[in-house]
Amino acid sequence: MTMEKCEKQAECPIENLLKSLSGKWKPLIFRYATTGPMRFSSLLRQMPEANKQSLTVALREMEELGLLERKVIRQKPLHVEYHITDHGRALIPIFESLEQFS
Amino acid sequence: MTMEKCEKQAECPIENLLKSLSGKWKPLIFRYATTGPMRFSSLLRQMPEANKQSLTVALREMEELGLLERKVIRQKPLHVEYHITDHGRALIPIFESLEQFS
DNA sequence: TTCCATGGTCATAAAAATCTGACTAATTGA
DNA sequence: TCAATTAGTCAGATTTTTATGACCATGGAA
Repeated sequence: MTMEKCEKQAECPIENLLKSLSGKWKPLIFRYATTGPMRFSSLLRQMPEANKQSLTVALREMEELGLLERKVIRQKPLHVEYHITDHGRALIPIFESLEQFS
Repeated sequence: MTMEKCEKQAECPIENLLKSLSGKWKPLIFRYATTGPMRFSSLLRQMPEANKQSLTVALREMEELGLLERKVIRQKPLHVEYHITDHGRALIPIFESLEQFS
């Protein structure tokens, strides 16, 4: 299983990356992230067609990819903030190129 | 239906594009395409884990996106060639940036 | 001490993507 | 005329992704 995954990565380096970046909600989440930190609940409000589970999964995967950072804010109204990382910001010009392309 | 699609495109321009470019076989097909024209049968041979149906679907979608051009070669051994288009070639540097990114 | 908001998890269901094996259509060489 | 090659199509099965609704954990306010 692990070997297979490695072989495939070797065959086509962007295959896994493209898969990680696509998915139904990630591009939209990424867009919101570029405009500032966001809460889980505000994401749900801004994306009324999405559901908790899918957002959770998407956020986790984007965290694992190093695009987002999760911060628990232990203050006034206890909540969680997701911030774009420097690595995530490096993706912005690439996405802009993609927009130009299409 | 059509309206919904338009709204979604407006919300996130790269969402549809990323979806079109990902998929299980497209990135690999694109790689092969950059190295020269390819036949349907040779693709099947080079990608033994893929199946006809999926390759057909992927090739059609890449054709519709304007990445590939399908040419029927009415000669010696009758066959079909898929060539990368100029528009497709414009994607190469973007994919290289993506490789750098990951 | 109970209630509410926030930010989740979990099992299951529905939908979408992918695979399989059988079949077809056009051309060509024997 | 018959078989082989190439490039598919098609119906149905399997796998993966996404959605749903119920439930849980934490902290603070009343």
